[in-house]
Amino acid sequence: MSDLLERLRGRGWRMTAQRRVVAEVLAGDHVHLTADEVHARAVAKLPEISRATVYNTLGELVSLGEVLEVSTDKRAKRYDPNAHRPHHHLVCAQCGAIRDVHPTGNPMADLPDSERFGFTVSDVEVTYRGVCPNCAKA
Amino acid sequence: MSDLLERLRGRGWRMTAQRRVVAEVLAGDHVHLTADEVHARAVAKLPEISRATVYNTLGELVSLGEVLEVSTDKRAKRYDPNAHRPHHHLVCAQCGAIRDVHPTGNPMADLPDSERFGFTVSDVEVTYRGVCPNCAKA
DNA sequence: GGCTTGACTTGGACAAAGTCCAGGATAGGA
DNA sequence: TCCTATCCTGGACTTTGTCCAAGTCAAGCC
Repeated sequence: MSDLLERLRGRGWRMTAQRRVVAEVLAGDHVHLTADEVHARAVAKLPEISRATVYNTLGELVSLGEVLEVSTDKRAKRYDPNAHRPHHHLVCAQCGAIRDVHPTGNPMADLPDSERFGFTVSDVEVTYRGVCPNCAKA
Repeated sequence: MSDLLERLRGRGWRMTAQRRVVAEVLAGDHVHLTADEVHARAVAKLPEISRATVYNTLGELVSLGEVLEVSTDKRAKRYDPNAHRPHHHLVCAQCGAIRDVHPTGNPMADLPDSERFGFTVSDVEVTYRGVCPNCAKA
């Protein structure tokens, strides 16, 4: 965790209380929070932190590659701190719960040149959808 | 195309000018439009059509399985009329252009039971990201 | 063709998620 | 300690989408 702060400092980040709090929130559990949830948790640690700052900080973490933006089909983007180990997502269509998964195989290799239309393909995102055990019970 | 209207009538749809226009817009080019773009094109054919109706109609088409909702990481959902042939998407990270693609392999089979966490998995969505030839030039 | 009726549409208000900005605060170097 | 570029704040604004009461109209029935 403080690795993260170190890395960021190394990249010229000015270390403010607000940024530290946002980083802590993300590193806390290994979860997939929305920006608003991050804000709510950050406020618990630093009451005056503003929404704008949370959005800015998340945006910076994403563009530095420290955090992934996940857009399931829910309304809000979610932020995934597990950026350094490639993985995909399994989403419950009912409650929106998200789990990280590691499928076998390499989807990148499954897209032949003839299907690339001249694009320079750099990334694949695989989202499995289904119903989680909890929702299946109900 | 009029197949679609036929199918919908068969399912008890009341055939209104508005619904016809929305269906025509989607069937026009084979594109991936946002709700607002659909609305804009619909207005060109039927000036009084309201946003609410476009949203309603798109929602109905989706739940009837005639149209797919695609959430790339862009802000707005897009609507894909190509619902009857399974396919995935290739998205330009710069301009947002979307192409339908047909990878080889079966990503569904690549998720072992041990990685399903008790979920009943019913669907996979694969999104390739990259840069399209147009944006690569610029 | 003319009624009837329940489904459809409308426009505007509302909500959620996110962006932008001017002005004030502060981290970190000199 | 002081300076200054960077960062934060709060609020206004935008975009995307939903909801609702009231009016309209497609389709079946005569």
